[in-house]
Amino acid sequence: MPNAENRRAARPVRTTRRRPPATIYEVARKAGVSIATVSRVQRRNAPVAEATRARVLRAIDELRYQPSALGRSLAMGRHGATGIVFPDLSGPYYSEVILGFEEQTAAEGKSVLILGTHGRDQATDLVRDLAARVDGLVVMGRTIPDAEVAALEEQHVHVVMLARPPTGGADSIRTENRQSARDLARHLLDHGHRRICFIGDPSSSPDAAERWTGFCEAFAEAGLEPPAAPTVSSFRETDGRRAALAVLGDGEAATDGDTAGGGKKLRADRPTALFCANDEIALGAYGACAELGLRIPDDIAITGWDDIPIARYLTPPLTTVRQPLRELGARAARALLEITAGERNSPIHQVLPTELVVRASCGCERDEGKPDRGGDPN
Amino acid sequence: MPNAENRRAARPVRTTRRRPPATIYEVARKAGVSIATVSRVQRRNAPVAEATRARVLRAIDELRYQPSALGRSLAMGRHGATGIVFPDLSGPYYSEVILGFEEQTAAEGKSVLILGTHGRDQATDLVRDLAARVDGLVVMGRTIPDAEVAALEEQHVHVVMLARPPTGGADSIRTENRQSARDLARHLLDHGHRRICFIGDPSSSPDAAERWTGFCEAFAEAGLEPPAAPTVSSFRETDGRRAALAVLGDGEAATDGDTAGGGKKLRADRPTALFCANDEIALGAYGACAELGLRIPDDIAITGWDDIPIARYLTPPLTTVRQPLRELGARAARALLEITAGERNSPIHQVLPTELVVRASCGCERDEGKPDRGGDPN
DNA sequence: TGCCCCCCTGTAAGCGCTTACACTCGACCC
DNA sequence: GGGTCGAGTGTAAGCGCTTACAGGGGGGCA
Repeated sequence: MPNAENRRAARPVRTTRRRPPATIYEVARKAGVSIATVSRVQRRNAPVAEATRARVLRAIDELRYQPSALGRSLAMGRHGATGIVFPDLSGPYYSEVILGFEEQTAAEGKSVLILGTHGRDQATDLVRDLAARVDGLVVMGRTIPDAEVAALEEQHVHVVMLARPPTGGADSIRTENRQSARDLARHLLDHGHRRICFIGDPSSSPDAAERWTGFCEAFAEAGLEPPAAPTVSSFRETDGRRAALAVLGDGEAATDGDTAGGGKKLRADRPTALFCANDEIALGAYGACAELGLRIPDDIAITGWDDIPIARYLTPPLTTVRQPLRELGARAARALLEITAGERNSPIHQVLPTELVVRASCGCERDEGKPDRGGDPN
Repeated sequence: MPNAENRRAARPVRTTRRRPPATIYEVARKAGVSIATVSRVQRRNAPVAEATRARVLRAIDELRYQPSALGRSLAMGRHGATGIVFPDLSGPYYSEVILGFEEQTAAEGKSVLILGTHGRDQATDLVRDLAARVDGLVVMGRTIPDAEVAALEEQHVHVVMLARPPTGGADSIRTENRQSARDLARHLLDHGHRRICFIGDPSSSPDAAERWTGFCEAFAEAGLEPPAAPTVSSFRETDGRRAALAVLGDGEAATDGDTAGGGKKLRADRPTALFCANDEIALGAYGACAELGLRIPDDIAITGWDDIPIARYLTPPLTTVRQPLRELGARAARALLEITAGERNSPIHQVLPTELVVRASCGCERDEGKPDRGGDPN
């Protein structure tokens, strides 16, 4: 089948009910022009006589021709797509970030590929595969190791690090953690708390580590002894509850099945405040307190991090730190678009400010009558 | 540049710091074999001598060769990717569904493209573009019209409708609405409520329409007069609050700025229960009640729909209907994988069951001491 | 010893598109 | 009137890969 005229006829016979989508060849033949002209009409990057253009457009319309993104990308050497890699999608954190990312990217006419690693061990393979399909990639927190990121860059893929410290020549977009953590811890200290327990895992993510650092700094600044070591917990609610029970109760009854309302024993040296590394942990802590019969904030103060939508509907509303999630995603998108478009060569590193959101769970007086309705995070 | 040997040298000079990624040609040369053999080693679809294989693998490794998804897809005629189109990403609903979808699809080694229409008017263009990059597409509720879906199918793209009635030959995956709405409405009637107001917009989505239908049926079954027309509201919290204020208050003071606790006048003929089309609306209604000084459920009962995570942390916990969101996405993914793999030709239509989640906002007695911790939806 | 066959490998066409380059053809200028 | 120029169009190479087809060669069997 050497003849170009036969190209289409040479395709294997399809058993599908629909005929295959039209190609540029069919459009060209129908319009009586060469495929180059069809391409020019579509791409508008070279002059085409008005009459010719009209004929081509009509052919395109009649054949419902839609150019193959594959052929186009291959010829142009660009994918016209970017990807975002996140650890998980549950909880409002990632979906907000991705939303911001998607909005910006789609507005530029580029497609968005997503990939959740879900702690899978073949995560790097998946990411590598994804990298082969995009011009650039956003990599979030706990997904793949820095070494892998370096490998990606070597693969000629532009990378933006999100909620993660810079590596190599990659851009990075993060939110401020340390200062806010210090402020929040000081706020608790100002309330008179001294035994404050940090619940979270500083080794689990850069963000958590920085929060822990800021937390410690507040103690140093106040001329106090360093705080107790963190009570380790993942970012999940159930784990937060377990951790809170461990640090508050005397541990013998960590199992479920008991009714709430005080039946359990409390540790004598228990903390008077819990500094939770994120809101979900705080949520778990709320549950633990209910179980142990502790009132918030009278018996124990609790703070979170992220200001997830639930936070202001809790009883009492949760004092926390708001991150500009959507903005985070949008910035990452813009950074990626810039470098893939070649508008910038040197990496940029942005740290977005966060905002302390003081509600009632820290002990501040609040109008108890209604939930805090202030400031829709969007 | 006619010589195949020169292929690579003929590329335009790059100003970038990194050399372009290796191609199959370089691997072949380095290993001293033809590109076909390299391909065979990678694809494992034809016998290759062990010695040869080893040499090729070493070359691949040394060059850090990663096959171009573009070239491969073009040659194979498949994208190896699927897409999902959703209206928006805010709120837990869509992110959960997408999570389920992504998990299933990635597990099959396919990539996931996402596209939010955000009510943009060029949505159909974006979807058309997306369709040119995938083998199949999931289309959710309020995104593009049925006519456009038909056009997509003609474009040779497989389509699965999600939370949306079937069209043409497309698969469809939905959740049950009518029966559950009937059950929930009857539950409110059983509590003795007669003036129950439906808040939502039956014309805004198929789901909402079916909930309204079921709602009405409960009245008919109970031998009662049909309920009042719906109080129209979008699925957003702020709109739900506005709607609730309109139907409960006397309307003169719908503006903000007043303190809570009863300063406002109530309608004399106000409903005694609000049947909200989703949880976010219910959330708005909670706010409205706080503002009007109405106690839930004593002064007014409220129900939602979706069982978003917040629901069980509200005070009082919200009675609602749980949808298997993640499962919804996963099923859509499986359906799509089946048809794109050619394993199935005729469309399937699934309706997933929902579950009534009775908490306290409807008036049922609940343990007030702690939030309902039952049943993590995941 | 001769033949067949199967294992392995190379050759080259083809996927659908973009675009450099060549070419044609009037218009226009000196 | 010959030359120049630019607008408009076609030709064909090339993007990176898969795979049908065509050998080549060694082992097994008659």
